[in-house]
Amino acid sequence: MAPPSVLTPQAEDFPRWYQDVVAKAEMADNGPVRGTMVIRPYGYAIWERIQSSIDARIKEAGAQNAYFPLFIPESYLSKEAEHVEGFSPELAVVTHAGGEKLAEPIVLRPTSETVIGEFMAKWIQSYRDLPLLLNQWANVVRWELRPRLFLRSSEFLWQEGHTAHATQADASAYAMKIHLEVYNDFLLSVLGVPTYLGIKPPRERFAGAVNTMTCEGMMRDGKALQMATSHELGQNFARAFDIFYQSEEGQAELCFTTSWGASTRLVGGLIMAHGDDRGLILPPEVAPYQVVVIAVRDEPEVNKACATIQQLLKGHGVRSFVDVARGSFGRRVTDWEIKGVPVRVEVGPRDLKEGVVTVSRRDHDEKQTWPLDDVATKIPALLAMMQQDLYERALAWRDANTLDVASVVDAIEVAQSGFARLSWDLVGAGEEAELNNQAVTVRCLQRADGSIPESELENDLVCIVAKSY
RNA sequence: CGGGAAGUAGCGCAGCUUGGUUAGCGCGCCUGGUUUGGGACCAGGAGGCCGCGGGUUCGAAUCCCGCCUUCCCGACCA
Repeated sequence: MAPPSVLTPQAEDFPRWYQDVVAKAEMADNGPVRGTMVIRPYGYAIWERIQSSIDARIKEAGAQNAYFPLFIPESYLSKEAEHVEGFSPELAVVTHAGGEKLAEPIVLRPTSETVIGEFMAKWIQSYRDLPLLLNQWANVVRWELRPRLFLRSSEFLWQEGHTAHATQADASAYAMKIHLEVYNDFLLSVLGVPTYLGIKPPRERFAGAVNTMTCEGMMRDGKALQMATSHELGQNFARAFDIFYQSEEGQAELCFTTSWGASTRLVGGLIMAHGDDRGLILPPEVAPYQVVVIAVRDEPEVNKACATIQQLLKGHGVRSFVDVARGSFGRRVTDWEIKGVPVRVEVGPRDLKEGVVTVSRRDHDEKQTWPLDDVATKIPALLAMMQQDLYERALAWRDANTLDVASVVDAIEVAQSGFARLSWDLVGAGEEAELNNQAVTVRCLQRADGSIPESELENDLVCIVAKSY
């Protein structure tokens, strides 16, 4: 009954499965230059939904969109010592332009703290100008030695937020707000991916940050993916770029800045968090088409019914696509399964005779028969239920594959197929190196109750360790 | 960037060892017909700078060198 698999099964070769899905769901292609990515319409439609959802949350959090240039003077990067040290291995640098060698090389932005810092310094005069809350949607370039579509490409798309505050407490609170109300809320309620929230250990911190927070998701192969991060930059960039404000008392004070980002990597995470051997499984919230209405036969009655259903669905705010009967039925079903469309409504002459349609969910095998008249009204609830179920399935998977351990040796063992949680006290510099030697990293540090600590120096912290993308 | 493997039609591959007519096969694609409720069938057809550049040779997909790209494993990262 089950059709032969057109994809490499996950259990056989997960990376291969991932590539098969990306190719066969028509999400992306490799670009001509190593590490570059062509995002195809179906993949881009998913990105656009991610984008608009995150953008709305960012605006709700008070930040405004702006745009800064792709070209950055090389000297800017050098102004913050750790920053330049961290990024120099992955910089792409323009040395020639206009047919001549440039006096000063230009860096293609790997991130925009430096240019934005320069302009923050210009725009901020008084405490009344604070907080300054900026965001930009842009492409960035980080030369990748081992690229993978969506997960790691030399050029990728993202959103980068940059803010300046009068006090450390304000900056810290805002970074936390973004982390919880923008990223974590988005990941849970839209992507349906449960997260472990925490701070990065010092060696995993963003170059130039004093604190880095992360949302770590678990993929279907038990590996971790950092799905979004927020950084407290302290006064490092403020000092490097002279971002001062005049306080109420008339004193010149250095600002505290933050930055935070989420990228097209999220599309890769979405694929790997929910997909199965038949392909993508899209949560309804991000699916370009939430319903595909499949005409079983190319007959006037059937086509008319399909068009009617699509109209009714539209009236209920449901995005749908009508697949008219060209080619075999099984082939078309399989193609939509690979693309992960949440709900399939099959309409055939046999159904119509009885005034019904056949409805099935991408995450279930059973088909249901619904009265034709009920379809449009019942679909929204079905989509909502599926959204919830996908989250819960991912949560159950994650919890079942997260084990508490009491030693680094056990952590390495567990990290072969999932996440290990252990006391941070057990992990010193030597132990962390031992983990890293086995391609296992400390993904984040948490308090015992799972909340985000203020620093790695708090007592009784636990860490989540895993292999990662 | 180090170690390994590989690039032949949109995809998957054979041919290469031992150089020699018009470079093959499966899937997909196009046309016509029969089909159609889980990857249909028949017939006809289109589609190739054999990754790129150089070399050896009367002659290169095949042998040699360089480069590019992809995949796997490591060190770096969203």
